[in-house]
Amino acid sequence: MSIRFDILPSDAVPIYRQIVEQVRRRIASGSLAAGEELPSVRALALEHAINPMTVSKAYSLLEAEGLLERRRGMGMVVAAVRPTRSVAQRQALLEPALQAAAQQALELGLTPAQAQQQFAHCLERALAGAENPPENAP
Amino acid sequence: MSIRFDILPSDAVPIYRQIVEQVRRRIASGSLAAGEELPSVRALALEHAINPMTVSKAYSLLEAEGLLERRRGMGMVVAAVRPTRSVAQRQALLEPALQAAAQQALELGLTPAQAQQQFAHCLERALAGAENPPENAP
Amino acid sequence: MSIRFDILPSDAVPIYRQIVEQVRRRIASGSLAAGEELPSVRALALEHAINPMTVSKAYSLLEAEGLLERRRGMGMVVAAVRPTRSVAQRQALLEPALQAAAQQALELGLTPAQAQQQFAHCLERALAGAENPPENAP
Amino acid sequence: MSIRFDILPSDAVPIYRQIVEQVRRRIASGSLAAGEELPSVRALALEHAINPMTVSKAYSLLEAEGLLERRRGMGMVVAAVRPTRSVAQRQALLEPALQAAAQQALELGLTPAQAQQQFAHCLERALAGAENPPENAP
DNA sequence: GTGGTCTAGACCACT
DNA sequence: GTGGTCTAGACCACG
Repeated sequence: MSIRFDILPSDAVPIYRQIVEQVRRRIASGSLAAGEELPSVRALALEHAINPMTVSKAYSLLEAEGLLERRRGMGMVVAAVRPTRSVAQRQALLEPALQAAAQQALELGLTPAQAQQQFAHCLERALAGAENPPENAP
Repeated sequence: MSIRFDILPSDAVPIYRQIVEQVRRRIASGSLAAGEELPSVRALALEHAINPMTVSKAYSLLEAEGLLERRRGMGMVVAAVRPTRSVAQRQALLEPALQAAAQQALELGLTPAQAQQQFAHCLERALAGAENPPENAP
Repeated sequence: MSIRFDILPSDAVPIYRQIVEQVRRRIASGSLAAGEELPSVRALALEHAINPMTVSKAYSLLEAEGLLERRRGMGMVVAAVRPTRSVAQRQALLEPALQAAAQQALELGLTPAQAQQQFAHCLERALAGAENPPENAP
Repeated sequence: MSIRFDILPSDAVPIYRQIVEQVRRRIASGSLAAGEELPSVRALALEHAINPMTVSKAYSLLEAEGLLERRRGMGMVVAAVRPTRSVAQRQALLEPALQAAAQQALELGLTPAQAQQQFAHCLERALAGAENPPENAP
């Protein structure tokens, strides 16, 4: 298993975009290394019970973006030209989500301290979840 | 003026929803008090160069939700029945945004400390922006 | 009629890519100006008897590329940020086609003079065709 | 060595077709003479790091077309029955590439003179490249 | 086995 | 009216 995607079919963000963004972030973090193979369109579609075209759309966008390369007859691999990004570059990818959360926090009348404490809890839970991923047979 | 909306027409979240959610949060925080008037559909549409029907749709949803009331000849006002919510209730409204950000941070390979520090900066900037809002005629 | 697409459904190059490339070149040449509206997905699909999703795919790629912008509820327009390109930049877009042709010419044992003369004829014919486009009712 | 193939595995045109078309053109030009041997499937596959089945497919197509013949124990040789074609016949094989380039040039807003000058440069470079082919061990 | 393309049709969301 | 998303299924092309 080269990569585990978290797909939530009923999420507000479309499935193909969930895939695109997860691949983007995992390439940025180096958890997807250059040259690494991605699961085949059909395999990923089967695994998450979604349509192959939905997966294909995501892969095509990532190819157009230069993050993935098509090895004809052999699936998609992470493009070789991407160096692992610096912390600052990775933080830039996180910025929009944090800005949105910050604005919401203030509109809700929460103090920065309250928002930060809550975010710390979210990070702890996410970390715990990542270490103990939900399995079909734990 | 009763309320300043931050409208980003080309944001991923649709305009009417930006309005709905901002009103929800500001009522929850008490920054929009019961009985307070909202800008008229036409005024808000003009100010942000958006379609009046879009504003109208947002107001109608908020009315159906019981957060706003239509006062004949006076436009929409904040409904009287809504008490300001507790900190915990307001944090619940913030939770989804923070969870999404937390998951993204981990996928990017950032440490919780790095993410928290960045969030602190976002809060500072948002706070500064809220106190010195950009004006057309300062 | 804002733009006339030449779509050849049975060409080797896929339909969506014919659209993408024609839009790219016409924006580069300025024949599609910034802010100009493109035909709606449905209109273009009807006109050429192709599936709306095929057109939509082309438009989405051009949006991802930054050449088009979505005006929600109002179709696609040429993005404002693109200045008219220099001759050199437009020639760069033509280069791959010319390089392929040059290599083929040499493999065919044609002299550069023979190939250039033939290309001149092609340009003349293409120019004549562009000035007298085939009409349903000429 | 009887023939140098230019294989670009990540080109839009599939590998087997690159081989087929190059052989076709070089037979038409006489640069591949009747009776001449082609590199073995294995040798060609190794040299360009491509799949032997891909080479085999190209050779089989050329055999079905009557351009190549299978000599037992000797690999493929150019069929004897093909006379070198006239200039006009060879130009006919070049026509599609030139027409595509001509149409693109006009869509890009280039003048015929600009396109022709650029094509002349491409021919020069291609000629230089053919005379001084890149070698692994010069 | 791999991905690509296109179709037909449904449903949703936004303005 | 606009585009977006997804599905189901077909067929093709490549290795």
